Order: sequence, then C-alpha cells, then structure tokens
Amino acid sequence: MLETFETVARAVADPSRVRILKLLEGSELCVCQITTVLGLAPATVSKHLAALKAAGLLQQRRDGKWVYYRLAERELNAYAPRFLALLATSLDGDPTMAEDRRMLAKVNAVPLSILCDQGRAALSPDAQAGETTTCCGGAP
Amino acid sequence: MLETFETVARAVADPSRVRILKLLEGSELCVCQITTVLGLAPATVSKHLAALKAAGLLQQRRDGKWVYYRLAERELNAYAPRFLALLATSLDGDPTMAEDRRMLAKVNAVPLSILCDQGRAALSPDAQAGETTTCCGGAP
DNA sequence: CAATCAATTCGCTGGATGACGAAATGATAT
DNA sequence: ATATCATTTCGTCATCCAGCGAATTGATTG
Repeated sequence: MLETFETVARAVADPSRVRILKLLEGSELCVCQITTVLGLAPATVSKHLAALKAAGLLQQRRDGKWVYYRLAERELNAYAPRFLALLATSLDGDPTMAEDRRMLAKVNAVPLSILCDQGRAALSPDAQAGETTTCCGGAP
Repeated sequence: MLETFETVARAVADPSRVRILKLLEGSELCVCQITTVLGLAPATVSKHLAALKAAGLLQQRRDGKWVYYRLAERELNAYAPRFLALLATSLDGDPTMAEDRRMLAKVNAVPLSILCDQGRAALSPDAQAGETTTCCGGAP
C-alpha cells in the first residue's frame, strides 16, 4: 500500500506530469498534441505518460497511427482517483496552466496529420491567439 | 503556484516523510521520538522534518532542549491542508503504519530524557508488545 | 563559564530520475 | 513488401536526493 501511494505521489510530484494531467482534464489527447503543448521531446513525453499510466492515473487508446491518453476512469489504483480529484480543484489560476490551455486551443485548430509532422511550426505564424496580426490592415 | 504544489507533492512522495506525517496524526512528537520509531539517523530525520515544514505541512515548537513537530494547523500553503486531508484517510491499513503505531506506543512509555539518550535500546528488552518475555515465568 | 545534550547543518556517496538523440516497434499507406 | 510515420524503448548524461558520520548550533545544567 505504501508503495502504491508513493508511486502515485511521485507521479504527481513533477511539473511536466502535472501539466499533462491538467491538459487531459478537458478531453483525451494524442501524444503529439501533448508533446507540442509541453514543448518537450517525444521520448520525454512518452516516458512521462508511461509513468502516469503505471500509477493508474491515465488510460490509453490506440486509433490507427495515433495513441490517445485520457484520465483514468477505471480505478486501477486506490489512490489515483483521489489525487485526480485533488488536482481537478487545484492550479486553475496558475499561469503555466493558463498558457498551456491557450497553446492547446491553437493545437486543436490544426489537423493531427499536420501537427504530428511539424510540431509547433504548424501553428507559429498565424496563431497569435486573438491578436490581429498580418491579415487585415497592419502598419504599412 | 505550480512550484508550490510541486514542493508539497514532492514532500509527500517519500515513504519516510509519509510515515512521519501519519505518526503526527495522533499528536505532536519530539524529534528523538520520531527518530526512534523510524529507525533512521537523527540527521536524516531532521532533514525530512525541514522539508515537510518548508512545504507547509508541519509546524515546530521548542520546549527546552527538545523540539516538537505537529501537523500544520495554520494554512501556510494553499495545498498543504488538502494533502494532509488526503493522507488522513489513506494508508490506515498499511502494515508499515501499523508497525509504526505499535513502535510509537512503546516509545510513549519511555521518558524523553531516557529515549533521546538511548534510542531503541531504551525499549528493546521488555517491550515485545503483548508477549510475556522474561519477567514472569519463561523457560528455565 | 564549562560541560552536556538535542537538534541542525555540512560534506560526502550511491542510487534514482528528467532530459535528449538514436534506434526499435507497430501500424498505415503506397 | 516496402516505405512512411507516430510512438516507444535504449543508452547516455547531468542533476538531484536519501542516507550517514562529523562538526556546529542553541539551550540547559553543573
């Protein structure tokens, strides 16, 4: 039991993994979407996802080439739901989470095939989120 | 905020520190009492206590030569009370915690002055918890 | 004031971990 | 089947951390 608790607690005791969990509160996401939002190497994100899954915090689903992760709904671990509940009511005002949500909105506007290919490059030029940039009447 | 959350989560993501927190659910304890129950070096325990205090999970009180720690009652950290609440309803059936509680009962039966001096030696010979040992009619 | 004692801090070591690039895997598409 | 593509695994490196003994601090007691 102690070991199980420790596994979940350790999983949550890392900022990148917390960011992943908070991102997934909205809906399930593909690995390349998470990777783009976090701005980390795919290998790194994959390892984080494996740790979260091993802790019973996440579930996996495969769809063709893509793998989707979502918050665990089955209770694979006695403590996982409680940590998820704690997280669900935490950090909502955190600037990092806010920025991640903004980035996620941009990511959601891009088809997966393009996103997985190009990563953040797929959303850099015109994705300044609500600002009018070059499309209609900037300075001459 | 994220950093604050991480500090608390990391503090809880270690079995020795969890054992300390669970011990303190009963009442405040002196450092040498905690050290004896955990069976770790004083330096190690002191560092754990400092980490838990820095995370806002514990408070300190000095009484003469002895320093007492207790679960934080003032909210020094937005997340600390929530982790304490989570822990309060976790791990009660865990064998390590049960053993720690048994050990604590023995420790409480010994005056602090003797305990701090001798550590576990202060309770080794006759403290086999419910077993009749050498006092009244063992084998000849 | 000197001695003593509990607790903390310092310095060190072995082991764990986050990050990455490179190679392997597993699935789709040509 | 071959190529391509998303993801995972492998190997590596730098960093962090639990644990301990030794030295220090802060307070009591002689």
